[in-house]
Amino acid sequence: MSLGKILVVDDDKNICELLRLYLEKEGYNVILSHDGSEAVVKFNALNPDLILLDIMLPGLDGWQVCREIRKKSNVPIIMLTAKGETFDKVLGLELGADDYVVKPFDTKEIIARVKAVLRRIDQNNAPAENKEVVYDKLVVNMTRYELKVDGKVIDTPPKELELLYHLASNPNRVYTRDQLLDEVWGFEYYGDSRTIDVHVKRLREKLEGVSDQWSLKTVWGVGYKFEVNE
Amino acid sequence: MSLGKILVVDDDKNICELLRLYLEKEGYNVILSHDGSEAVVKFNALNPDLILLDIMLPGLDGWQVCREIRKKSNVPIIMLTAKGETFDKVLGLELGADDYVVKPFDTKEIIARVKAVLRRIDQNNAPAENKEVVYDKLVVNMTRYELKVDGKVIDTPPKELELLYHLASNPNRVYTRDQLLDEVWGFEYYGDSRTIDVHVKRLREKLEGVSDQWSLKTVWGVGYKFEVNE
DNA sequence: TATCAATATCATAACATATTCACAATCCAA
DNA sequence: TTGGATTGTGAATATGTTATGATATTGATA
Repeated sequence: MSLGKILVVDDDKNICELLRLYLEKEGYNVILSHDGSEAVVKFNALNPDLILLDIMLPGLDGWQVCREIRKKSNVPIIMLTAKGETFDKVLGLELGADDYVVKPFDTKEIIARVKAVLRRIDQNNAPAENKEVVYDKLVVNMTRYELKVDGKVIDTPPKELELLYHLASNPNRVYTRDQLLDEVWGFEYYGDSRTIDVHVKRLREKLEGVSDQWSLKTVWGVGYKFEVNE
Repeated sequence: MSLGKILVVDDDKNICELLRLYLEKEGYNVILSHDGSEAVVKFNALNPDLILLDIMLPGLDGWQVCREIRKKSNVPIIMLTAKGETFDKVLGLELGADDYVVKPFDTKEIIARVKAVLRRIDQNNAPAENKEVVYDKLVVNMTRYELKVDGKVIDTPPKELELLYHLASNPNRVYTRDQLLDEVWGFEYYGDSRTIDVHVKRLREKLEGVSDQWSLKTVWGVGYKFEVNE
């Protein structure tokens, strides 16, 4: 079993192979890339769990790759920087790097940081078990990806569930369709906002007449909200 | 109604017309320009909400236009680039382009990207956190898009609500009809200012006799105000 | 009080938005 | 790869909102 996919981006192939060797020994699945734009492509295609990213790169440089990736994802990024190279930590933090390591590094250090970052991420995701909202006769649990209505589990596709969860997490607040597309579907989603309507309809079918404490309301000319009485 | 003004800059008039056709069908207002320096002039004069910018241009090339515009504005720019043309993505990002599309493009893709970029920008216009004004027996909450009168929620169309919110946010201040049209309806709205009267009337129906602490007053010969005692 | 212009009111036309449906595209697991 | 489930799309319909013009009413002014 793999502990996770790691994308290693460095133009120095020796370093790449070295990292691959050690990371695989630790049980990670390693993908290599030697240039910036290719790295972005591979990131999109392969969806790694962590990225080790050199700054000096052909194509796009590390900062640019970082910026590109951050447009779409919060995947942890560890920057690699050569000793002597002026490393702009401020820039790094602004662009959303999670950590950085100065070359030459020893493999133990890299492994340790990789583990540390993944552990940190893991804590944010997993033990935050309480990704759940509860109202009268309604339970939306995102840990189990499960919708319970009046005690019964209702089979619900992921997008619908995510939409409901999003709305129900902020009861009474109106969301425009565009907001929902950004916040539930994701930034680079190119789609028609009528999509939202259809998902709302499908949710309503499942939730119809269950409780008078809450409902999925249309706010005409604006968007939708999960309305809760008092 | 227009969803926004888009400046299309391309020396190929067929492409321009094609883009115009599709963008206008989507409800955008389209301005065309076939050369770089003219594009800069038109940008300054017309203040578009988004720019579709070809790189190969007579006059100034796309990069130069991009740089010129970025000196003064953060308007979103989508670069158009011919396949095979070496597109310098790095340069593009540095100069501040927001996205780019490779020709020949599929019109759906362009539309999608335009929407996506505008959607990102638009987050500012979305219903904001806790926008609410409260007076005796009156609550206007723009986060919920809700009007509460004497504890009861009164179903109110968006324009009416926005008008009331606008007036009530600045109690006792008089607004002319033209000001209200600009500030609530939006700049490019060309309408009869009698429209305001009708909306005020409808609001009054909803608010009649609720409280003597406040009221929607006509200022004869001038406009309207939300008057509050003391 | 007569007059004129500003405002209020109303009905309805024009418009914008939402719902729904059927089906197409896509994704995923066997 | 195939079939079933999910997700997205476009069109028809239904619904609600907003604009407009005609007319009545009101307020300012002489």
